[in-house]
Amino acid sequence: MTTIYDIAKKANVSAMTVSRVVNNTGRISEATRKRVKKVMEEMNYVPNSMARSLVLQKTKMLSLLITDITNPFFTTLARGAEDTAKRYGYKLLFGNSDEDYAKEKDYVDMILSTRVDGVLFAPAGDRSLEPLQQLQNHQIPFVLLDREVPGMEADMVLGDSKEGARMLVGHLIELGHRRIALINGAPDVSTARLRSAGYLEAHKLAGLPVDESLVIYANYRDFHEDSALDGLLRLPSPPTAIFAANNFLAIGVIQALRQRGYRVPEDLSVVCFDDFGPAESLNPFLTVASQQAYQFGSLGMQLLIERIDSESDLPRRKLVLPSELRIRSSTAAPTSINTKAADH
Amino acid sequence: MTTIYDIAKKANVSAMTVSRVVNNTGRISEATRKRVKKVMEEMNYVPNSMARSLVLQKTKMLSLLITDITNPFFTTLARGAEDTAKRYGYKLLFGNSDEDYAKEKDYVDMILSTRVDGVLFAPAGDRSLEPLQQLQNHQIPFVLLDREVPGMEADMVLGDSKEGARMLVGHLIELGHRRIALINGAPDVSTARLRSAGYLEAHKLAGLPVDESLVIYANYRDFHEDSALDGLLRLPSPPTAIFAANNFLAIGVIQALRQRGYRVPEDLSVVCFDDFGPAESLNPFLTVASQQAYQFGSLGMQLLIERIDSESDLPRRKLVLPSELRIRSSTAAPTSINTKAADH
DNA sequence: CTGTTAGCGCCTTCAA
DNA sequence: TTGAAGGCGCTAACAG
Repeated sequence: MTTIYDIAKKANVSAMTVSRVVNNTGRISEATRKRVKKVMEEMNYVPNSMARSLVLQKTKMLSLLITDITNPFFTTLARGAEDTAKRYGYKLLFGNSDEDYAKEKDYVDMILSTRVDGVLFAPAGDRSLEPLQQLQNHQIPFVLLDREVPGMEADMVLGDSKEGARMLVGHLIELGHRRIALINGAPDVSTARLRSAGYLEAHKLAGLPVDESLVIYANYRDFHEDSALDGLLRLPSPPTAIFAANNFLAIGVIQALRQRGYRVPEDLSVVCFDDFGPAESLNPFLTVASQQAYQFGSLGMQLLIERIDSESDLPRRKLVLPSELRIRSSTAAPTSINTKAADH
Repeated sequence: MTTIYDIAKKANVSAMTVSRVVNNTGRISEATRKRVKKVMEEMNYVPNSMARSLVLQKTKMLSLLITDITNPFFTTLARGAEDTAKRYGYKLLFGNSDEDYAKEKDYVDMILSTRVDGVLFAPAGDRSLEPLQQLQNHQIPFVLLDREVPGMEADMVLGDSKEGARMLVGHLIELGHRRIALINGAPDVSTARLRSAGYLEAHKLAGLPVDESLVIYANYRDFHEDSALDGLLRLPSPPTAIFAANNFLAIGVIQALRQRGYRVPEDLSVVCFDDFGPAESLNPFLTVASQQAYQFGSLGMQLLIERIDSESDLPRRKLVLPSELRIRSSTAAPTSINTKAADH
């Protein structure tokens, strides 16, 4: 690899002059600038960003950690983050924790040793506190995405999970549903708790009682709680609708329902958080609370870069993005059969 | 940030000894090793990978460049690449060219300045030759994914586009279709040319003539060729089926068809390459040639790492992965109306 | 406008 | 088993 010294020798200048040409700093005569540039081209020079980072003490690299790279919510978010990072001249190092604390920890170690300038961090859950504290210890600025972590004060971009949940469940109640199950994410994830709160709120507003036996905790990545679902369906008064806490849970639940011979929405209505990406636009089916995924990424990135660039310490900022109810065909009024079942 | 010197001072040893402890090299007495380790913990030491890379002349980082981060084909591929990279102790720097040569070039500049050890490269198309040659000039090993680039000899992992296309079109012909349109990717992308070849082959095998006016060239990212589509539909003998060269084109085409009042498959059948991710599994609709996206990533990564690790120069390797015909409900026999239209 | 010196954090080489 | 010197490629600070 050619270095500034190689260029310097061939152009009959000092390395420092080459460095100045590369970075457009200081004053340089047009003549030498041209000469140096020409040699750089000839020798195909590319600056070594490692060496530069070492002396500048900054890398111009940022990290984005998401919890599921196959989920359209996060890929859309990633694109928002990437577009914004690029606009500010930052490179982006992606990482994927798979909702797994161990992988998340590995990733944080990597971040630390790479000395990135900042991190966009979608935490796996409450136990992400420790890796986040590590980032803090090492003075690496970060912004939380999508999920809060109790005990951690930081900039963050969240969705309004409670209100979104309230809308979804409110919609089901308006349709006439009275027995609504909740298939939630893990309870150590803030969005799961808030969606639960919204679920309760909707019941309260409608003056309906809540039956705790209608709530199942699962995992945002996929649905494996078949036996719990069977339990729900065998209840004396089974649910006529299901609120799945995210898109992938909804898919899993619907597949499980169909295996058991239930139709959606004829036998049960299903709603969930988050869209499904371009594929869904073909045959829009699920009634969802749609979140502005791209904005999560681009706004989060802006907060992060602002914090990195600001000399003084900014106050902590917390953005909450609303979601939007999109009524499609996975919801309907409960059928007489269902209502009868519910009357048991 | 604490350095090996900070540790050294506190542990009463030289920096060199600390370095040896960190890397588990050389012989060190158990006593000092323990002492040093303890101080490292206390001070929360994390090695600076920039500094290390600078002297070792390798970064243990690889790059993955894909052309569309929102396309499930590529996110699945990315996960395969990531899993394998991690298994071998490499970090992965993602990049997204959006099928855009300019962005791709920027990305290659970034790769060069970051001095990554190797690149998994899904080229935007034939004009990617130049950035690839740059990588070659700088002796950075790479593996091509999904697409060939004429004039570039390299390791690669491809899908069998021709045979996949032949299967899809063969399926349409078996159903009775005789007028089959092809909405292809851009002609400077190798897969588009091969899918075109498979389309021709299927016709030839069935003894059917090919009508060039039934072929439209578009862009893999999305479908904007509405007027060209209108042209097809107004033909005296319009197509009764459409082969879209990838998943996103199929989505665009079907939406355009529906806007015009056509139903799929009643009025026109549609087939395409690639699946749609988990969302599609709910209401499987499109008949596709499904590619093993994860394998593209994981096998490509293996080839890359093998090449990086091998002292001698390996022969060039080219893997071609088969695709699988998945018949779903976007295809049906042509209706009498259509056949009548075709009889004009 | 240009050059010299020193050092970012680490590891290789050689010496003790 | 341990340490000292030097250098990876670059730039800040100072000098001319």
